Amino acid sequence: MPPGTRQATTLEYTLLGLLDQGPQSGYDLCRIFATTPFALYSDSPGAVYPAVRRLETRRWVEPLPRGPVGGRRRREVRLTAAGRAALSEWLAREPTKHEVTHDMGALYMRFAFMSQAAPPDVPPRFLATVGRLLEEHLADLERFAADASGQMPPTGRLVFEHGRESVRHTLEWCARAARALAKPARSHGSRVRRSS
Amino acid sequence: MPPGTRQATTLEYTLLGLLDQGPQSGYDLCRIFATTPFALYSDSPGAVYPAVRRLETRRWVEPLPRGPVGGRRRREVRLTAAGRAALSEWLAREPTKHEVTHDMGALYMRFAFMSQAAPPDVPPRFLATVGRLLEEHLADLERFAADASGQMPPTGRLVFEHGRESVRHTLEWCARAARALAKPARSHGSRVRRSS
DNA sequence: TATCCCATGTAACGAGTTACATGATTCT
DNA sequence: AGAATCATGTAACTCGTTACATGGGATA
Repeated sequence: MPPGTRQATTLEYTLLGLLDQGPQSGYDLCRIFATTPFALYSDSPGAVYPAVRRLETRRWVEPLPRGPVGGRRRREVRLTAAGRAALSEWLAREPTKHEVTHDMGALYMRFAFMSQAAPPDVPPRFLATVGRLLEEHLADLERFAADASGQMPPTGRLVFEHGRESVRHTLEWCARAARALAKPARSHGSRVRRSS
Repeated sequence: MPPGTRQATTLEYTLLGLLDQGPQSGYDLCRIFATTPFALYSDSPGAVYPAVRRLETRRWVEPLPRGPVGGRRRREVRLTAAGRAALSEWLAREPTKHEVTHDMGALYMRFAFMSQAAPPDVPPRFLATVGRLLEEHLADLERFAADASGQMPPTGRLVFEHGRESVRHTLEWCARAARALAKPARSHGSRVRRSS
């Protein structure tokens, strides 16, 4: 069957997340990938335009009626109710071990969209699961190190150790992020500091 | 033109690196991806076997003459001189900004193989370049934060900050790794500590 | 008017994923 | 003998990459 049965790709869900903030054109979406550090994916129109079309065949987005006024040619799309539901489902999906070990980037994407497009209990649950899975992964790495660290060449060992450290840092980040979300949101800047 | 003109993929170079440690069969290579944390890529035979074939058409590997003795059916390949040269070229290649920002995983792979398959001046040069590019990237991130951090939703900001921290950690790792390589290799363990 | 950039697409191509097929060998 | 696993491969499919094509609006 043409697209619709198959699982959507991370790129498609990411586009949903971006479109959740308002209607956008294919070009807009390309620009976002090209000009922000969230450029997890390519800015190539050859990837983005077809992905938007797939979202249309899924009925997750629909073209915005073309404004009658002149100006540059634009073709904007917006989320449908089904699209919003698909986004919610993606955001609330339980992270798997495979994602934690092989596709952390997609998880960061998901998390980044959560505070806008998911109920407030989703991000903490997400962080708890990721934290648990990262601890498992860390244990696996320790086990591996115990009986293979000896045979690793120097640079190989350095890479391995950095990987392990990165997992530890991410684990700490999970805890910190959970605390930050628990606190009532506070606007940034030094406004809070009062009387010295 | 069939494979040979085109740039080899990271998977192909990674296989070269693994084969540099001795002849291996396709199955062996699959097992390595499946059982070690260097499983940057999939353990799927559908990826590995065709990649090995491509390496053969490039004349970078060649099949090992089949041992006449019984035992399990195996088809091992080993590096050719051209393969070793291609591996060296890959390892000595100057890292690009795009690799640093979008494909750090491939760079880790390269570095991991360096102490075995490249002259000793290559790893430090690599670390220096990566360090420089990471600093550039960090500056880009700071610039981005300066004028966009305000609009980011809470979880988006947390992801961004974690990304920035990761870059800082990797930067520190580059410095530490360079120092570690500069020191004469020392076997691990607490053997060095003397009389407190 | 000429030129550059905005904006949307398409076509060819290759790699990786998933799933399946097939035997031979070792283990129980 | 039967089961599990070793070991090699192939076929279908889809996505992303690269490169190209087009053409209207802005800018000089």
